[in-house]
Amino acid sequence: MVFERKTIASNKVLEILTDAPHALGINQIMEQLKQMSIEPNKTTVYRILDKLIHKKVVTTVMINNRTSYYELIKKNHRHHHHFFCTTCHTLYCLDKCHIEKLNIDLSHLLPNKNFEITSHDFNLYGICEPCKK
Amino acid sequence: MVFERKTIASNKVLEILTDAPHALGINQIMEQLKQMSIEPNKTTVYRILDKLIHKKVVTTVMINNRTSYYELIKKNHRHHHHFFCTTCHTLYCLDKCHIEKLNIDLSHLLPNKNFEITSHDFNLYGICEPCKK
DNA sequence: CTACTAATGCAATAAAGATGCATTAGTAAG
DNA sequence: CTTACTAATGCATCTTTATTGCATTAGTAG
Repeated sequence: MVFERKTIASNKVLEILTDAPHALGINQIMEQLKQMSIEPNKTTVYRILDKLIHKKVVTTVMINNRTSYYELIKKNHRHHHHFFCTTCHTLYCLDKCHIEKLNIDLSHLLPNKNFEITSHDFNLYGICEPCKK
Repeated sequence: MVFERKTIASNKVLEILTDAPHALGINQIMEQLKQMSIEPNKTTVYRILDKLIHKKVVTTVMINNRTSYYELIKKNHRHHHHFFCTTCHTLYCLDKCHIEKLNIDLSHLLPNKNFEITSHDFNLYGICEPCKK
């Protein structure tokens, strides 16, 4: 159980993230809630997201515009990267981490061998198909 | 001319960035200024940096911790990526963009061919050599 | 139904950064 | 050297994203 008590807000936030075709920012989540006629406080939504993150149900992606995007960790979830549309601010998930896919050794990029890599991120920026029209 | 008038603050900020072995955050710049017994307002430093950015003397790198890092554009400046030490918050510049180096085609990662990539960023996170000791 | 306490709302706070405006201070012209 | 022009600065305020404290509301087990 992620939540100890069932509430409309937490149910809906999880539902929104489950149905989302891509990662969502807080404002996009708030907007979808509003469309469902649920208007919880933003703090509440942040706390719901925190809980989901700690329970490893959701991950965050931070993007150049200084905002976090939230994404459900699906079954067989793979590490992957994102495409951020600078026009509509949609954060598309890309297929699979190309670093792993191409089996790229990152260590040779480092200043020296004593640097320890714990994670990496990679973002593409540009204009998505819907915005190009 | 980057600045229309010579002032101690702008001279020193440029000097600090010129001498820096890696990209610097605003607080690191403020600290170095303080050590030189110059204590301009943070707003002033932001404005100096803005000017340097617009004149393409400096670039910014945004990193997961929500702060910008500033880096001088050197002669023969090449697009490259960074290693962020999560312990000391130093942002090391890496050699050359491995995407270009390895001639990786990013377009096959996209949802479809109508997405247009304008830029990308790539960051490594971990612990640097000095912090490992 | 009651009691316990998780979940919520609201106000306040934090940090990075931007903006408006009055003041200070380079610098070119006389 | 003065003067005038205006860039640069300092300070206060605002913005955005997110967090925290605290009082209130509301699930849920017994």
